[in-house]
Amino acid sequence: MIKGIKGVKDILPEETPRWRLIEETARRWALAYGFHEIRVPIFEVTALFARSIGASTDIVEKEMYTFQDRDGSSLTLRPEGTAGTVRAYIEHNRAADPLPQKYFYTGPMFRHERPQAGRLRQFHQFGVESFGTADPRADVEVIALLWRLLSDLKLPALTLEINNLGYAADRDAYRPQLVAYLKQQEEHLCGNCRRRIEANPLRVLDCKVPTCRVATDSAPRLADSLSDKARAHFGSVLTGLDTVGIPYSLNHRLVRGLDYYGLTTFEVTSTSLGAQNAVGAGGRYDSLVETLGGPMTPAVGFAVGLERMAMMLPETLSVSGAATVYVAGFGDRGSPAGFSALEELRVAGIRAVTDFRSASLKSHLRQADRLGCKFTLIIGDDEVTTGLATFRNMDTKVQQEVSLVTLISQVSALLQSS
RNA sequence: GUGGGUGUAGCUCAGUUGGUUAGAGCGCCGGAUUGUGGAUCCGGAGGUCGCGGGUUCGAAACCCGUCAUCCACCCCA
Repeated sequence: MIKGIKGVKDILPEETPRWRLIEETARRWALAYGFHEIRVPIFEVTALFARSIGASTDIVEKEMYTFQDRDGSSLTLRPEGTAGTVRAYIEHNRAADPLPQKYFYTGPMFRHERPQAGRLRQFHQFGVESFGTADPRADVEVIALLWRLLSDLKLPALTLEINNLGYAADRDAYRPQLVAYLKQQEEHLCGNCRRRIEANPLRVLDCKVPTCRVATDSAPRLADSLSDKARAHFGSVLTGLDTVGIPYSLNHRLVRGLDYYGLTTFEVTSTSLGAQNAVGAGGRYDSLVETLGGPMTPAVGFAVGLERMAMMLPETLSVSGAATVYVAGFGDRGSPAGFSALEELRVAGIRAVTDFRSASLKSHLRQADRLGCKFTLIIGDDEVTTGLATFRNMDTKVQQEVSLVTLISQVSALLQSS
């Protein structure tokens, strides 16, 4: 038997209603905040991701699905959505358009990781990107959108954490201080963090190993090395969040895994998720557009993991066949009459189903019951003779006759009045 | 890439220190009711015990390998 690829899951009909709820909620909120949908390819030239995400990040170093095109060029299945969106923004010269450039996207992403709870090789994200606005209110707007949509879905135990990464120059000034401190503490750090001292010292602050946390508790803080401009920006973001009533907690250890973030960075986690507890995250990336060859363009955005949101939604959310009419056509004459009535109902916009395998009224009713249909239209040979079909309410068992000639108007009326 | 858990019917799982023909619940099909669903009762179908090798008179069980899957590390949405 050919099986699906490791870490790549089917979303079966039982689960798609909750997915639709998530996607529709996200879309509705994004539109409410003035974002417009963009659809970009799921694969791009490899260099795009290497340059934007950062060559030394785990994603680029070991998690990308990269392959050769027939002409030998290197292509990659997108590991996240920002790079492609920025590429499209530059390629179509959207910067020349005076309107606010605020996009949202949704779709599959690909990372070659070991699967576990809440982590797949093909997973789905919804994300937004706001281009061209350096104003801290753009940060607030994006965070507010994220918080509103998660709250709307009533996802449990959410926390919004936020941090200020400052400008690149701020981090450059801070890094030697941190490295010097970490070298003193080296014996208390885990092997991973020892390696990170040179490669990516900021990440040591984000380590979950308890001894590392203790060792870095009194480390010099990035916050103390920030420029006035960076402080002012962050201060305005926090004030803005207070103004619109979004609860947050400061986390000076919060460091995002993608290289392009600067200034504001944030993450929403849930304690109901397991080890992979981030539902969504984002931040400001003012230099990315320029890095990728576009004009200087400030930008801020976030992405949420749809699988992780789906995990938090109650299982009870399921399909309802309540408004559906089951057509039970049986017998030599009833069967074709039922088939034609079925089509009539559908053409009239009434949701109608049947089971062509069922030949007796009994088995039809059983199927109607299983499908959760509230009504069954019974058409046997007798009904064809009299020209009157039987319309049965499955809950009350009340049956009434409807003329096959005026079927649609009568059924519509009965559905309306129920 | 590393570590641990689990692989038995469509699903969830039992299966005793290794012992005859591998079980249950749910689901499915049929009947009790030949034009009226759900409930109940009766009957039935459905298994290479993940795969390969080994130990043994005998393996679902023990050993080795392998694959799959889940969880965790790492990292991230």
